[in-house]
Parts: sequence; C-alpha cells; structure tokens
Amino acid sequence: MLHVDLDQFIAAVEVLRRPELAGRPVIVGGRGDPTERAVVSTASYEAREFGVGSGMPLRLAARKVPDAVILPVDAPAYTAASEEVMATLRAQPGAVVQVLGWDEAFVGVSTSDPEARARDLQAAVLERTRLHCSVGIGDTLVRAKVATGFGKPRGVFRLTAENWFEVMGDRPTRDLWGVGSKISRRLEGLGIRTVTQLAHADEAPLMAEFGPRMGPWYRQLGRGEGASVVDDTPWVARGHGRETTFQQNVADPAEIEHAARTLAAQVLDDVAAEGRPVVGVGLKVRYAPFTTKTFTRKVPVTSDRDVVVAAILALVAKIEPDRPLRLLGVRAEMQMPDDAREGHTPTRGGW
DNA sequence: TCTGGGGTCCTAGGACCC
DNA sequence: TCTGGGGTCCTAGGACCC
Repeated sequence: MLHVDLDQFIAAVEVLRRPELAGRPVIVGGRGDPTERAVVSTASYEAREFGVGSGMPLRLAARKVPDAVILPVDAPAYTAASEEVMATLRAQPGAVVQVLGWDEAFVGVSTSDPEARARDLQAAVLERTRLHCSVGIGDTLVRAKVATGFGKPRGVFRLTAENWFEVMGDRPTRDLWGVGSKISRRLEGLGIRTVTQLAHADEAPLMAEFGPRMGPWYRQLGRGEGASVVDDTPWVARGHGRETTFQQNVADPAEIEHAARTLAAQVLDDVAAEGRPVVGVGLKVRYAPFTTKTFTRKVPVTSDRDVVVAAILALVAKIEPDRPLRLLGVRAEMQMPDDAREGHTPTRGGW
C-alpha cells in the first residue's frame, strides 16, 4: 500500500493563495500573534532552515526568524484543501483510502509497479490541487508510513520486509511511528536503543514494563509488522472536546465557571451536529505553571444539554480553589453506534 | 523561550458483586 | 473469624499522533 503525506501542507496552502509569499519563511500558528501563548502548526521549509518546527512556541519561532511571515491558523481553508486532496486520491482507479488527518492518508492499490503508481498519484494531486506530496510504499501500514519520511520532499520511497532492517535497524526507537520520547526512554531502561534491538527483545520484560497489549505491540513495531490492509470504514468520533489556554492565568471561580459554560456550549453544538447522545463528560485543567489534571464522569445516556452542563459543572467543583489555571478543557463522550469499528490493534491515533 | 488544540487508546487501581 | 478468587465497571492518568 501507499502512504501519502502532503509537503508542509498548511504553509503550502497559505502560499497558494498568497503567491508573493513563495520562497519566504512562513510560519502558521495560533492567531498569528507571536506575543500570545501559542505554538507553531507548520513552518515552510525556508523557516525550518532557521530551526523552527511544529510544536515550538510561536514566541520563540518569531525570535529565530526575524523576517518571518507569521499567519493565523485558518482551519476551514485547510479542511477544504484536504477534501480536494482526498477526493483526488479516491478517484484513483481501484484505490481504497484511509484518511489519517488533514494532510495524510493510506491508499490501498494493487499494482506490479508501485513506484509508477506513486508518481501517477503525485502528478494527479499536483494537477488538481497544486500541492506537492511525498509517497511511501510498504507491505505493512507501518512500513509505508515510515517510508514516506525518507521520500520527503516530493519523493517516493519503498520500505518492505526486504530492506526494513537495512534502513531502520540501527536507528533509535524514537523514529518509529508510535514511539515518542517517553517510551523510547523507558525502552532504554530495558537496554533497548535501536529498532533491531526492539525487534529481537524478549517479550517478558516488555510486557512487564508496558502491559499485555502494548508490550508485544512495541516489539512488532520494531519489526515493522502489523496491519497490512487499508481500511476505509468511515471514522466515527468517540467524542468532542474544546479547550482554551488563557492568555493570563485565571484564579477567579466565577471566571472559571463562565469559561467552562462557554466551552460546554461549543462542545454540545459539535455533539448535536452528530445527533448521538452523550454518555460521559470530562474536564481537563492545567494549573500554572504546567500540571495537568483530568476528571471524568459517566452520565446516563442523554441528549439534554442541561443535564450535560450540570455534569460538567460538578467536575468544575473539583478544581482546586486558589490555584491559578492556565488551561481549561471540556469534553463529551458520545454513544457509539453498534456497527462502529472497534477492537483494532493499537496505533494510538494512527488510524 | 516556556510548552496549542483536537483526537485516540492503554493501564492501574478501587469499588462492588457473587 | 479476618478473609479467596474472579469478574465488571468506573475514574484518573499517561502516552502518542496530526
């Protein structure tokens, strides 16, 4: 199968509608104001030259690139561009498309010449959307996904059982899709630093460290193995959440309750648009400087907004008084339809 | 230079029941 | 007379991804 990833997607969409920005360092994040609490969503390759990347505080990015063009995040524009890209992929003969986000998808195809297929796909996307993408070819989802990174920008790369260890074997486990900084550090505690070491590790210590599901799964990841079928079952959201980071920390209970009610109203609008009842609520708070706590609570299946708001306010009451808040988030879990996909192997946000 | 916002899934531990 | 073992449900927290 193929994995398609648009190159610097958000920055590219911005440059398309402002051609004069081509070749300039473009940084997209927050409301486009580098004095605010926000992070970089995407930086153009020109900006990356200065060491700017996704997730970096906008303030810091602005200092690194003094003449950067800093733009606000315009989600509707990216959604529209994304839909055109995905429609292009779906229009490919025999293609099964599994969307992973605004700028990514797996594309299942059967072909004797995957590289040619990948080039065709890049050409089709470029012609219809004027956007460039990179394509990974793999015999599993994991290998295709990892392969794309070697194809960037605008390239094609193939990763299969044949060359997996040759390409990935000596790399740190952090380079795997699903291994972040915390897991790679815990793996190091077990004496596992490289992909090859993970692939050949004993299962028992992995299970003891990560549990009965995740332990074996990490080892499988080290081998690049796992699902090899692209699944285009429509995605059904488990819930919706809204959160805000306060520009100044907030301690006033009345102000906190007001913020919670505002977030709850937005969440309930998103939930209502799906037409499924609520089965649980959650509250996330970040106390200054940066300690995060979550509270959750089941509710009897309901579509009554007042009932949901009351449940959320009951969680608000658990917030420690007199501790300034930096962030407040509200979430609602919805009842899942009986036919929704579940019980798949863990990919943690990956599918 | 302090660290967004939207999601998903897994694990541990306590409560409760038989 | 202090006490087993199994199962399920719920909450909190952690980790990852885009």
